[in-house]
Amino acid sequence: MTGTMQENLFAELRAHVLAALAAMLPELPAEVLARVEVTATKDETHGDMATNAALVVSKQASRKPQEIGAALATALAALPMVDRAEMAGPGFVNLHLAPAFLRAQLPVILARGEAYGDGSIGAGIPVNVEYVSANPTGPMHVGHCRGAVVGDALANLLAKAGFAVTKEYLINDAGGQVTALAYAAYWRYLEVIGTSLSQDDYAERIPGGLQYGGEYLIAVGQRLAAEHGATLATATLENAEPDLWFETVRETALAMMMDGIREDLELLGIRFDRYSSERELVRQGATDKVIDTLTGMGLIYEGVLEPPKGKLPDDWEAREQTLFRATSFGDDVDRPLRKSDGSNTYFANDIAYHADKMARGAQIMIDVWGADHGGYVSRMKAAVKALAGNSNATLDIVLCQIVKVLKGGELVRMSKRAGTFITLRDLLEEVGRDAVRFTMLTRKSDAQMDFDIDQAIAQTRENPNFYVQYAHARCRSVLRAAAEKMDVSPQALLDADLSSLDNPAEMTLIRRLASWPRQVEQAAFAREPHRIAFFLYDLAGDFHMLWNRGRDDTTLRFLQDDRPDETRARIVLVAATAAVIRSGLAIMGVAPVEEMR
RNA sequence: GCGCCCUUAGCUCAGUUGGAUAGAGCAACAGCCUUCUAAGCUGUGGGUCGGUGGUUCGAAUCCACCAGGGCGCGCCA
Repeated sequence: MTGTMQENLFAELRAHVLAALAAMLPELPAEVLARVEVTATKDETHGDMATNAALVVSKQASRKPQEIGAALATALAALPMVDRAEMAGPGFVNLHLAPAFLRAQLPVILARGEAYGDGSIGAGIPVNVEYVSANPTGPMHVGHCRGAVVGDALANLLAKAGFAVTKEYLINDAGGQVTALAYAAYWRYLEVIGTSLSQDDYAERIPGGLQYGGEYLIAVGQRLAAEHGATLATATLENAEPDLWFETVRETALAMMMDGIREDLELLGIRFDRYSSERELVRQGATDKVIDTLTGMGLIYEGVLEPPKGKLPDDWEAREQTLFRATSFGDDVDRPLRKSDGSNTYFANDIAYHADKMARGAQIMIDVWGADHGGYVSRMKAAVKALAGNSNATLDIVLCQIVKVLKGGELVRMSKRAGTFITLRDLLEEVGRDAVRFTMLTRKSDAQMDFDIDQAIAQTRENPNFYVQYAHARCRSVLRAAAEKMDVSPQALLDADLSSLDNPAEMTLIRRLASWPRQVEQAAFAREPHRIAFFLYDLAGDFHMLWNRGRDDTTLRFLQDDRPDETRARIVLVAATAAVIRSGLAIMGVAPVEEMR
């Protein structure tokens, strides 16, 4: 042990770089120093880490970067953990670290376990991550699934980076879609109790037609019949008093749809800290209140929008509307808040909802949306900007692109009308929760994804989920075998002599492990949970590489009966690898496996 | 027509927010192998980062324009 418990070696070296810089060039402005980075090198011949410090400050210091770099290299070479430092290229300083310094990170990892990599950049700032928020009008499908997994992993990632995270779901239970749901459920009810109407007749008599024809509403009809008999029925729809049945049907349908969604989320391993109801917000007058607030700020007016350019919608006509001055905050056009019947647009309610999140203390709001909502990004950001004032509250929006499902090399067509869309439950049954979650995180969220079912369950290196789990299982296997002969608890391993860990493949693995805290920071900063999946894939690759070396060269195997000290050192390395893999999988919401079967 | 996202090896994709000679898997090619946990291993070849300009010490990354793909475009959420 070196005595340091510094987890993030990059941060540690960066502090040294800044100190050395300050000694040479005092009075550099903070915003210049902020750009100084210490990063891992791409090429191992460049050492372990590199800093761009000389390049970044050269202009301000009005000295040549290579001159500063050379001086910096000399200063850094004097540090105990630096074996060698040299100026390279246009002014980089490459740092070759003492192997003992890198190895010393292993007991830190053992001591921290899965908590290794927990960061402080979040500084306890309250972050609200809103995701899924699927309309409660039917079961979740694969499109929702990606947003669900990305949002959940992002929330976990931010929590690991030290933010105070709230996971939240907005139930869109206020709009016309829920009315349509009620009418659709009522039709199923009429079917159950018996009706002379045909489905087409029914569809003609209700506003908007029959929008949800899915069989999943039959259960709603059955429950209504069981609980209310025929008392909700009306002889003819013309003289029906919707008051008689509408509220009851809507409540029952909504509750059952939300129950189904909660079950689906549970199967995916997702639990929200809070469910908010749009209807409840409206009932409390939150929307009216926020519109009042904006009116007070002079940001609301009655006006007529320019018609959209290009081909007009066929029913377009100039009309005066209640508009929010979104253009004052970077949007392209001002946006309507009221429908012509006087009710609120979804946007108006969403402004109220975001105001509510801010009122509850959210400093950073993150919404995870489907790409089809991309057109709403700038208006929502504009609204938050208007309301945030000097509270510094911000809104980030993560868009998830379309997921196409492939099976047997064929695109699985998804169409609600044809009834062939894949539900989340179908996918979970076919692939399994962990493989679904892992696979959903193997692409940047704003890139389209082909979800290949065959690959997601394949037992080959092409399947990142398998490859990473396999690495973890191998670690656990080694530890089980070792446990028969020695104490492999973290406590018992903390004082192991690690000096025998000097093989290049071992050092590569150690470097990767030591970069985990920085990976967490970077991924959290970028709001990109997929980076965790790629990191784990690379880490698994390093480990498998080491394992495979042991095939040809038996002296590289982890367990060496005649060399207990080396064995202990390698057990430390294996245990640390397992801990970091678990740490990463925990962010992704994937359960590590102990053995492959 | 306008706005946003995307375009990187034959294929599927990364690329540490502007850093050094752009990486990985699959496929291809060449060897090895029947296992400390099996569902292989090692190595090689492969690139005008869609195109053209610009910004600067430095661009796959930022800006402008162009080409192709996706999404959206006043009372759907």
